[in-house]
Amino acid sequence: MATISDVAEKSGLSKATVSRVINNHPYISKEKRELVYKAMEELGYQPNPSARRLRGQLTNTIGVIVPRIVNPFFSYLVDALEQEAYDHNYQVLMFQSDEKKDKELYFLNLLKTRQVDGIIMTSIESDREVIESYTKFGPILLCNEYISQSEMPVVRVDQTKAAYMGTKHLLDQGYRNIAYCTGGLFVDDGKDKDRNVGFQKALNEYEIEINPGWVFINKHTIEDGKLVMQQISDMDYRPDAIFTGSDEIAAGIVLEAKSLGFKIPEDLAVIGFDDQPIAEMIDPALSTIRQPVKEMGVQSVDMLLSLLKNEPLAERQKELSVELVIRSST
Amino acid sequence: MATISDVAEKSGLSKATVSRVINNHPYISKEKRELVYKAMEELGYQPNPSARRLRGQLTNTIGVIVPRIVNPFFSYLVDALEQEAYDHNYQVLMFQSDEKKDKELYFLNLLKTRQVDGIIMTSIESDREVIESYTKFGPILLCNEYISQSEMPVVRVDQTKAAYMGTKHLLDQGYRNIAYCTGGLFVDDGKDKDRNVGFQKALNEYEIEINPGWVFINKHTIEDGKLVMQQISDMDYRPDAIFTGSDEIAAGIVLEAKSLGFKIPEDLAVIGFDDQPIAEMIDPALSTIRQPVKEMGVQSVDMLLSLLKNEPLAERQKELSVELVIRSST
DNA sequence: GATGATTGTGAAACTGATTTCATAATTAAT
DNA sequence: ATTAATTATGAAATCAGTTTCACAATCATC
Repeated sequence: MATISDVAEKSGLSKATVSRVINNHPYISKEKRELVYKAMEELGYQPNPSARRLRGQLTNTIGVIVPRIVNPFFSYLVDALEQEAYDHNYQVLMFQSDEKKDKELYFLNLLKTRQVDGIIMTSIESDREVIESYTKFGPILLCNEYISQSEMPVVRVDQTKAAYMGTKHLLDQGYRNIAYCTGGLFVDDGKDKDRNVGFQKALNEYEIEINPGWVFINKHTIEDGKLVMQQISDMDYRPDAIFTGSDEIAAGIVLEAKSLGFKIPEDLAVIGFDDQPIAEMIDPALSTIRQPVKEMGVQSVDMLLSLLKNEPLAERQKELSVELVIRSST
Repeated sequence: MATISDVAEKSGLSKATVSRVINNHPYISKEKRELVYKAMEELGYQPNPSARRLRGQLTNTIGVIVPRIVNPFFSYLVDALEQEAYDHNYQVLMFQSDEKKDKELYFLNLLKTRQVDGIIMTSIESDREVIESYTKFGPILLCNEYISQSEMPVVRVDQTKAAYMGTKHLLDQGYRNIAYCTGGLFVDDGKDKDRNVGFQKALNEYEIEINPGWVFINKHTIEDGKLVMQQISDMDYRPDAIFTGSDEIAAGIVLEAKSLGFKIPEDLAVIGFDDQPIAEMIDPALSTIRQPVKEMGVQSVDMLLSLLKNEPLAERQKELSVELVIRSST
């Protein structure tokens, strides 16, 4: 590969001048500029990012942490992030935390050594203080997941409202015995906590108490959903509707319900979350709460890039709105 | 961040010695070694990858090109690749080619500037010569997709056999009017070509001719599958079975067939490819050809790492075997 | 005891860029 | 016409590592 010295030699100029041309510095005569461009062209020159990085420049690489890429919600999110990054000439270093603290920390460390310019976290495992302590090495943006009370920049949806909308919809449809199934722990911080609030708020309006036996926590996969349905099936007193934390769980519930002989939504109404492709694929199609995944990705990258350029932000905590999608499962 | 000079100073030794300790060079006394470790520990020192990279060392980063991460086959593949990479202390720079040549080339260029040590390509857009020309900058491994007649290292499945198995299964079940639906072009190179061969081979054994009107090319998504089914529905003379290039297309066909009032497999038998989660989710569940995705990811990373270390390879072209999974759609 | 090989260490060069500092050549202002 | 400001360029320092080269010190061999 040609180096900046080669370009300097070929153009009969110094490395300094070449560097200035590359970086669009002022005070360079038009002729020399042309000379440099010509030499770069002929040599097929490309600046070495490692050398730039070393000199303290940015690397055009952002890190993205996801819990697991096989989860469609996250693969769609990463898709949006990668595309928006590419459009701004950035590359994406993708990393799966697998919901483990040590993996997450390993990746955050890349910020220290300037392997990435900034990081977008779509999930959070470590404690708030730990994550905030890394912000001194570079910008960290929370996307989708977030930490209550934190000042960190974040792009998220209004989960309280989302959960409220979903639950309200079930209540409006006449369901009164509503179960609740969440990905986190019921007392969790951030996203899940906000959802809980929305869920409870809707119930309060109808003066309904939560039935603790109908609360399922830490559920994520289709398989989890099937297990939930089995538990419900075994109950003496069953709910007539269930609010779930993702379309995958909802799908698992629907699938298992069918094979157990329950009718959806007559015996059990099910509402999903996310609006993934799967929601339309199963029968009956899932009512769900659509998350603006594409927009979340775009906004996240844009905000991170602004942070990198030290541009003033209109708002450090951006909230996107969700949409209730009514299909046949409720 | 502490630098190697800080460690040198703290330990009272030279940078050279510290570097030797870090890189496990021979001929260093035990005492000095201890001194260095102690200093590194106290300073929380971590070597700067950019500086190492610049000096011509490896970066512990591999690039992965996928056409589109939202395609479950590829998100499962990336999942496997990322995990195996992590286990060997490597990071993954993920990139979507979006099936576009220019994007692919953009990414291959990272090899030139040593941004990545090597690249795993799970899809191929450019011509063979172009891709091979990049191998002089670092190892490129083909995974899943491959180029006929090329010497490039590859991890793949025997697509000819896979397609043969699938088609044979349809024939054995008594179907004789078999349509064919592929992701590539029917005359394509590599993977798709091999599948065509297997498909034709099975037909030949039963002395059946291909019906050109029943060949669908360049189909990828669920949506594509639905469109294919609509076309079939409009035909005067319809096939009684269809071999597809992916479970997604197969799912689209099944979904649309149901809403058009066709019975699967009575009116039309459908066999998928990949064995993605979706195959078990739809009703009727898809018969399909299972690809060993996890193993492909593991083997690919292992082989690339061997190439990076210049280790001799048992085989540069590794072939994994597939498995016929019979469910209800055939 | 001289010679050669092995072991152990540091100074300095090197990787490929950017930036500081110095300086020359114009242009503008007094 | 002299001084000051602006424009334009290059030499050398710098970033944080690794590697080469030189040189001791220790050990083994004849």
